[in-house]
This record gives sequence, C-alpha cells and structure tokens, in this order.
Amino acid sequence: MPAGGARPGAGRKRDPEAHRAVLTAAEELLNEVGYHRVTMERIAERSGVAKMTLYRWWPNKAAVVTDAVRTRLAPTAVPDTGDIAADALAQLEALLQTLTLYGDASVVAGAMSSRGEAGLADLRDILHPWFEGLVTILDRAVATGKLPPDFPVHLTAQAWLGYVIYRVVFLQEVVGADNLRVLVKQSLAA
Amino acid sequence: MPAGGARPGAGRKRDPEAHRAVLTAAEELLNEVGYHRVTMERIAERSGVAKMTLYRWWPNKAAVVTDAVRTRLAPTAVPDTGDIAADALAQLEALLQTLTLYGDASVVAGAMSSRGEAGLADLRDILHPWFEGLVTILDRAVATGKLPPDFPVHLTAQAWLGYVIYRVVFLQEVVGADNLRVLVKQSLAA
Amino acid sequence: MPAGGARPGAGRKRDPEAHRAVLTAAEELLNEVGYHRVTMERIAERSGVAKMTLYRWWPNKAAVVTDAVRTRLAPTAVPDTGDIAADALAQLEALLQTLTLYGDASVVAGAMSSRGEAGLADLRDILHPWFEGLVTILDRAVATGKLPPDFPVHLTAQAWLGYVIYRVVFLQEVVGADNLRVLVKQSLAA
Amino acid sequence: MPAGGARPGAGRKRDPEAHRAVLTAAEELLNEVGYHRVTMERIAERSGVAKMTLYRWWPNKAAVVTDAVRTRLAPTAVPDTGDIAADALAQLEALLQTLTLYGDASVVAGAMSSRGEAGLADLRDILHPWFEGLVTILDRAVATGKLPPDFPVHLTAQAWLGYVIYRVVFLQEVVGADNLRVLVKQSLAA
DNA sequence: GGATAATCGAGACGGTACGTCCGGTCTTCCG
DNA sequence: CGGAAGACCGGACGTACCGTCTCGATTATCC
Repeated sequence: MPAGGARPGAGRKRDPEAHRAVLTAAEELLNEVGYHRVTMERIAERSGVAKMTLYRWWPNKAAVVTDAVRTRLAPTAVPDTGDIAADALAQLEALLQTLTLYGDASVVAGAMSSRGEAGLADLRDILHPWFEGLVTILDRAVATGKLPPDFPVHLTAQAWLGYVIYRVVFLQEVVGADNLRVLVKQSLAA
Repeated sequence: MPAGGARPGAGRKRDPEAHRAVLTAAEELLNEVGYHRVTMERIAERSGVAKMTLYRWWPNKAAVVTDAVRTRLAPTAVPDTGDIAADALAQLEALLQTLTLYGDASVVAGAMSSRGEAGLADLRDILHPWFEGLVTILDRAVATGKLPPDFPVHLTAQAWLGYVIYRVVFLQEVVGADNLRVLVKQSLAA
Repeated sequence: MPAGGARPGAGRKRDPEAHRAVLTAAEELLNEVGYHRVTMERIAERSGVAKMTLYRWWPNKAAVVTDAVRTRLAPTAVPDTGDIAADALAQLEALLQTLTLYGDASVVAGAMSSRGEAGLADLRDILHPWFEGLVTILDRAVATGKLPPDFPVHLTAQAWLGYVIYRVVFLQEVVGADNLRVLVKQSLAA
Repeated sequence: MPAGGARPGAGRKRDPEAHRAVLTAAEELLNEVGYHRVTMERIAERSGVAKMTLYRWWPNKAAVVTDAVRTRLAPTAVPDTGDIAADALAQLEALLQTLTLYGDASVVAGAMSSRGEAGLADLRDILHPWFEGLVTILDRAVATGKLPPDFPVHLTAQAWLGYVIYRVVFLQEVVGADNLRVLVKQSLAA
C-alpha cells in the first residue's frame, strides 16, 4: 500500500483541445440549426467531448453558446476619427453586422430562451462592450467640448442600442445605414 | 355513404367557458410561478381543460400565454392633450408599467423563450399597438405643424420603444420617468 | 306550453345504410392495417358515419369489428358424410382457413387486445359455433354407435379447437391438413 | 477531436437495482390493478425509475410485464416418475396453476393486448418451456418404448397445451384435474 | 299538417397513456 | 485526477384514441 500522498496541484491539466472543440462545435451548430435547437447533447456529440466535461466548465447551454460567439460579437475597436457622428455611425453599423451574423435565429434572441433568466445575463455581457464603446465616443465629445457638459451620454447610447436591437432582434427587420445616420443626427442635434 | 345530413359548419360549438378558463389559468400561473415554469400541463390541469383542447386552439405555450396577457398588455388609449411631449411621455410611462406587470420573469422576455421562434411573432403583436400609439401622437404633431414635415416619425417611435425595451427587458433595470422626459425632449429638440 | 304528449314508437328509424357502411369500413380497415390499428375514429371517417352513431349501436371497438367479421367467420354448415373423421377434418380445415382470413393480425388475436376483457367475450361468440359444429359431428357418431357412449365429446372438441388456435393464433404458424388428420385419428382411436 | 481516450465498453454500468425495482413494481401492479391498468408511467413512478430508463431497456409495456413474470411463469422442473401419464398430468396441472396466477386479467390474455403484435412474441416465449417440458416427457416414453416410435410427440404436446389455453385463456373457465386426466388418457390410448 | 321523437353528421371536449427529448448529475474505467 | 462513455432521474413535450357531449338538420310517426 503506497503512502497515499495527495499532492495538490497534481493531476491532469484541462485539455485546451477539448475546450476549443466545444466552442467550435457550438458555433457551427448555431449556424446550422439555430440557437434553440442547439443542445448540450449535440455539442458534446459533435465536439467529441463528454457532456460531463461541458458541465464542468460551463454552467449551462447559454454559457457555452455565448462563450462561443463572444469573441466574434465583441466590437473590435472604438473608432476615433474626430467626427463624433461618423464614429458613432461606424460603431452602430458594426453592431448591425454583428447582430445579423447568425441569420434569423440570432444569438441575441436565442440567448434569451435558455431555461430561467440565465440567458439574459450573458446577453448583457455581449451587449455591454458596445454600450461602452458608444459611451466612450460620446464622452470624448463632451470632453472636447463638441457636446455640452450636461449631454445625456448614457441615455443616448442606450437609445441607439435600443433602436438597433428593437428593429433587428424583435422585428427581425433589415436596417439600413441611412436610418442610423438620421438617428445619430437627431440625437446630436439637441 | 349513409343518408344523414353532411353539412359543413355543423358540430358542437367551441366552448367559450373553456377558452376563458384557459386564459385565466395561464395568467394566474404566470403571476405565481413565472413564465418559464408555466407549463401546458399545468394550464390544462388548473383550467380543467384537456391538454388536447389546448393544442387544438393554440400551437404552443407562448401562444397561450401571449393570448392570455394580450388584452392587459395593450395600450388603453392614445393620450391627446395637445402637448406632444406630454402625450409621448404618458404613453411611454404606460408602456413601462405594462412591461413590469408580471415581475422579473417578464412576459416579454418569456415570450421569446418558447420552443422555436414563435415567441417573437407574438411579441411583435404585443409591441405593435404601442408603436402605433406613438406614431399617432407624432403624426398628429406633424399634421398640426408642431413638427417639421420631414420629421422621422417611425424612427423616433422605434428609438423610444427600443430604449424602454433595452433597459427594461434586457438590462432588467428600473427606469425612472425623468429618463423618459430627457429622451423625449432630446428627440423633439431637432 | 303544449300538452307534452310522449308517444313512444315515433322518431326516425335507424339508417340501415349507415349500419352497413360501418361494418364494411371496419372489415376493410381490418384487412388494411390490422386489428390493433383499427380505431373507432378511422371507422367513422371511412364509413362517413359519426362517431356518436357508432357508440349508439356498438359498445366499443371489439364489438364493431367482431360484428363486422362474424358472418364471415361463422362455419357455413356442418358436414355430414357419414364418415366422422372426414367430417371433423373438413370442419377443422374450414376453421383453419377462416382464422387465416385476415393475415398476420388475425382478428382472433386482435379481439383480445381491446381495452378490458370485452374482446374475449366476442371471441367466445366467434369460436362457439365451431365448437358446436364439432360437438354435433361427435354427438352424431355417439348416437349411431360409431363412438362409445362415454366418449368425451366436449373435451375432444375443445382439444381440437385448442390445437388449431394454439398453433395459428399463438404461434402464428401455418398448419397443414396432414397435422389435422393425425390429430383427429389419434383422438378417435381410443 | 480532443485527446481523451475514446474506448468502447466505458461508461456507467446498468444499475441492477433499478432493473430489479422495475420488475418488482411491474409484478406488484399486475397483482393489484390487473394487466390492462398497468402503465409504463405507473411502473416508473412506483419503481422510482425514470420513464426514459424503462424505454431504454424494454420496448413497451408487454415486454416489461412479461419479463417481470417470466420466471414465475416458467415450469420449475419436468417430472419424471416413470409413469408417462402421471408426468404429463403433473406438468399440465402446474401449467394450469401458473396461468391463473394473476387472476382474471391473466398475463397471458393481457400480454396480447399491448399495442402492436409484440405481446404475442412474449407469449410464445412464456409458453415454449411448457411445450418443451411436455415434449421431453413424451420423448422419454418413446425412447423407452412405452410409446411407438412414430408417436406424434409435438402434435400431442400442442394439442394438450391448446386445450388448456383454449379453456383457461379464451373461455376463462376453471378446468378440473379430471378433465386433464381424460385428455391425457385419450391421447396415449392410441 | 304540426307537434313529438328519434337519428344522424360534425366535431369539440375531458381523460389517460403514449413514446420522445433534453437538462443536469452520477458512475465506471482508462490514460 | 481529467476526461470519454454512457446510464440515470426529472419533467415537459406533443400525439393518439377513447368515450361523452352538444349542435343543428333530417326523417319518421301519430294525433
């Protein structure tokens, strides 16, 4: 009988290959069958990873899928051309493209459908960077005096985001860049 | 083929009592356990209506629940005080109250979570009257010359709706009336 | 308020066309889909007769189907050639043919599958004439002194019937006439 | 495909406790409520086993119930006293007792009533050992010269079985031992 | 010939059970 | 000790028939 030493820190390390395979499978499935038909079982099967392993690293479906698309859904960079309207417009157009990445069954709509309210939290995580980007742009304008000091920065950013989400996610409409232009112009006219 | 009359339109009529009982049960359950714990089975049990009858008249849970709350979620009347800003504000505040009628597990969020994309369609149905109300208010202002003829009526209404939905449904935040006031003022300032 | 006279014997008479249509439909379905896939609903649809009318005249599925095939399953006549063995053999061969009328999903097997034990009763009704036929043949032989007075007539008839049923209904086997010949010979040898 | 081993034969083993619990529950229910009121749902509930697990191992109700009673319905041993008639009689009496083990709603009758024709197959399985037992007895007699070499062993066994089944299962009658005695005597007299 | 009955087709209804699907958890065995 | 395989419980799903129950229209019978 060996001395039964329990060396902490020992043991096999998390397999990065498995981790990557899961995210790839999740994203593929998302494209193929739409969010609400993605299942943990299918992800496990396709990725060759055991269901248990999924649950070891992610609490639920929403988490896996959101994780899978997070990178792709994050804004790459906040534009800074000096022209506030142009910057805001560029950012909103980027968001538009992002939201339509996965066709009808948008992840955004899908993320809400997970059991319980877990999906919403992930959704917040995805949308927050975009909000921050818009705030950055507007804050910069306030700082440089291009907008008055009492300009409702947060509210404006939220209205812009809301407009895009309402039309793309809820109404499932195609939104043109001209619409965004009018929106931004109106908000900054005050 | 035997003799007896073969008329279309014959047969027992739909039981209005059962119909009502279902909607009542659905709404009660919504209040008690939250959308995602409402079940076709529970609705059937509570209403004393057979599950098959549910499926005869509604394709899925989302349809039943949305149907159950549709009346309660519709705007009662479009305010008309002559003051556009005040009217718009009143309408938006009413929407705010409506969206928070069923607590955390908002129907709006919940309606999206049903299997398939059916939920979104119902959601559109619920939100559309509100959109129309806002459009009516703005159109009136354009007609009376209080707003320029080229005012982006639809876009503005959608941005307002979007703002409210983004904050209430997505961020699950409590929105104050002052926020709405600023929002409306900014949009009408142009 | 009229004098509310209740004349019995009045009222529309039972539609013989409907009655016939039901039995026809039932038998057709039996042939096409097999007993256990015959449903009251399907019979009603095919015959153009309302389900209610079915239940007005027959208590359940087993009753309809058994009624539909009763005529066809009854022995036509008890043979009487003077040769007991030949008569018995002829009768058993006729039974054999009858039992295999509806292929794999024999009515006999099927009749048992109705909810509850109702099917068995109908089954007894169908088989009883065959039993009586065999008894008639054997009784005749006893009367004419070809068989001893203490010959177990009933038991023998039941064993013959049992043999055929066991092999055809239970084992689903094809039974040859030679088997029956041996069976009859053995029983009468005593 | 991640690194972890992909071996066949891995995975959790079938829970023998659950297996046993199911069969026990099935048999208890059979005794309590009769075959046609036994339900997969009830079996699952009583045994504490998930319905899915039932369907993983048995295709339908008939399979579960038949499996549950198979042991109890099998002949314990083939008697061998040297007296063929006595042996056969003993075996047939044992069968008689077995068939009436579960009262009116005999499993034998019940097994046939399951959806589809699956029940018959199970029934064959149950009856076959009895057939074999009778064949063994008769074969022994042929081997020792107590019966002629050309004695129709199979046919006789089938007629005996058929007689018992016809009267017990079909006619639902109580069969006396004296009947069996006469039956056996008649068959062996040739 | 007009009230009184009974019958019929249509089809909604309350029930009961079905067999399937997925979410998460737990267990076994290998590397 | 991580991870694949896969059995397991729980719970909801949507479907299928059963047998009952209105409807409204359609015959008969009898006063």
